[in-house]
Amino acid sequence: MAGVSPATVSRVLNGQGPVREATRRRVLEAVEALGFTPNGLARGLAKGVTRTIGLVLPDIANPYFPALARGVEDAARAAGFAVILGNSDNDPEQEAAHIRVMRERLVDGLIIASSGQPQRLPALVGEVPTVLIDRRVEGWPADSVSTDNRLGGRLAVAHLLARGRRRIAHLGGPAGVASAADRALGFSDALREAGLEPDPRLVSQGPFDFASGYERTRALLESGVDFDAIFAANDLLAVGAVQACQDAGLEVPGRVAVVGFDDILLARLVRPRLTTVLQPAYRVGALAWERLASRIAARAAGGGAAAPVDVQLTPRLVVRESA
Amino acid sequence: MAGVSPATVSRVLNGQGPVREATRRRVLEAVEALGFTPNGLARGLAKGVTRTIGLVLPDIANPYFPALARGVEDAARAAGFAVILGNSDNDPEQEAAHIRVMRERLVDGLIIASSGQPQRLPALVGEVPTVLIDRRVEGWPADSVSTDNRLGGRLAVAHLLARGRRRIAHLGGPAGVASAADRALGFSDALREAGLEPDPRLVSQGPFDFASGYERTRALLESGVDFDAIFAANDLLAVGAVQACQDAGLEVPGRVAVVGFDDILLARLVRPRLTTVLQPAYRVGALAWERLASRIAARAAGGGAAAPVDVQLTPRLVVRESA
DNA sequence: TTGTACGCGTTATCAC
DNA sequence: GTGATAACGCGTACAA
Repeated sequence: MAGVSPATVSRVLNGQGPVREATRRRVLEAVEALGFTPNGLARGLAKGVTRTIGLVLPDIANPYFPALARGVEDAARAAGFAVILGNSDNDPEQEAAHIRVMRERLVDGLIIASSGQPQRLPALVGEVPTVLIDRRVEGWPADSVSTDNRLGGRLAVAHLLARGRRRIAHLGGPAGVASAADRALGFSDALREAGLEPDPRLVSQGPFDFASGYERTRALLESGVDFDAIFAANDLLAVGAVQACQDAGLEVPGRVAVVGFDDILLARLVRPRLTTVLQPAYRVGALAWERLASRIAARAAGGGAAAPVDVQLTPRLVVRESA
Repeated sequence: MAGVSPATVSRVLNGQGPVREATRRRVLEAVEALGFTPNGLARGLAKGVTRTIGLVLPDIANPYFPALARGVEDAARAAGFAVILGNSDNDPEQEAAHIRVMRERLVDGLIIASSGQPQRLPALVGEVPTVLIDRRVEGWPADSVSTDNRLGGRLAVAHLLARGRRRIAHLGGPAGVASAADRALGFSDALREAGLEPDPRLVSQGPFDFASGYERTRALLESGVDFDAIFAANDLLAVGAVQACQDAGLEVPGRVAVVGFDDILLARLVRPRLTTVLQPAYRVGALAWERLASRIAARAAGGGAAAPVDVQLTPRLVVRESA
């Protein structure tokens, strides 16, 4: 329609190479008139770049992740990248399946909030630039961004100890999840620093949800083992714990104090308001994109593999009413 | 490596055409040994199909949408489709930008929880099979799945009326959002059925978030206009309203009763527990995929445009403590 | 049953 | 400043 070759159209649309202003305008008019849109697949095939990344999360329905997802989506979009979303349910098989699917679509990069066996990840990911969230894999040069979960656990338990609590229970996350394990370590750290020994009967592992928090607290109550505080590995568990205590007639925080982790919206809205450890989810997402973007850029520039960067955010204790 | 032509590899991988069992095995072994993965872009270019869909939502961080997103992701993945996610913030420009980006990537279909001017959508979407969530566009043969928002609003207000409330306020959603408008209609319906006239001073519009609910309720309180109940267009608004009432020393539900909309997790966890209208978010997502899948299949089969299907889910009132 | 050759819609490298 | 033309990696008639 503009009376030019495909090559010229390409040059106009990409702003590459010299094009006479007059032809340039003719082409743009034709593009407009035809509503022409370049075929991204063909472009990707020719350039080896898709401007698309993959984001795999345990579960977007878990209140911690939507903010994180927005963080990466906002930042990625600003840079002209689209994001493919996958939920793994903390299942290594699903995680692997998502990664495969994304690689087939030739994503330029991957952001993974991993769960299971990290040893499998390097092979799955291959040469694709990758940023890990809440997990590092020793000996694998991938970037990571995470909050210092161990410190967060220490903060939470130290607060409880400072309030005079001595028999502190821990509602842990799922077995094999790194962030959960680190929070449990922080729990033990704080106790030992105070000269106390963790009581294994007061520690449990399980899914990161409300029902699990409720059930495990009830079980604790029924076990008869004495405790005067609970550190839950996330806010959902904490809210479940509060509920279970209240239903059993135990006042919170009077009889048992509760501290959560994450500081999701919910923490501010329940009564008593939840004391918790703030993790800046949106920022984690945005920073993960930032790391990934620089990896992608380096790769495009043919740069060799730079040393991995571990961004570690500092958690902050938010004292409200539950402890 | 298997000593065969590319064509044969293709036949093996796609299960098309005849292949001798022996060659078939040789090929599969080579594929395994090399870790070969077909290039999805090239495949898409050749077949005109990407097995990828786009999902555009107002805001994944709004608690109603994560469950919906999981509904579509789970269902789509089961069918071998990946999903690209986009947040529009109820901004027509962002929405349009997402749709363009997705079309460039040749998505096979689109699921859109739209906000603004629906008139623009047909042009933006073009020939791409599309399912609308919570909105129909007259004269545009696109499928839609939604809950009956008007009925939901009626249910909520009828409950308030049955409890003896007469001066009912309405915290509406953003102007121009169809679901919000329908809930407001339901509000008026119920009032008129009871022989009451809505008081414009008790009705407002605004964003679907906690802060807005809190602020607008406070403004209501300060205006001095009397009211004994609030119907909020979503749960976040409702929780904000409850908070504002409590902070002003008004007991909920004694002095003012509050009903929300959506039944997000939060509704069950605040005190008093929120009475609300349940909208099955996960199912909406799954059904939206189902509609889209059949459109995509019909298109692949070369079928003409069938009449649009509007799936309408029935909302249900969940009575808890706030009303 | 298998291989050859073309087309899918771009970009990049050359000529001109 | 512009146009041929060869990749990019697949699917698929068609020939063998």
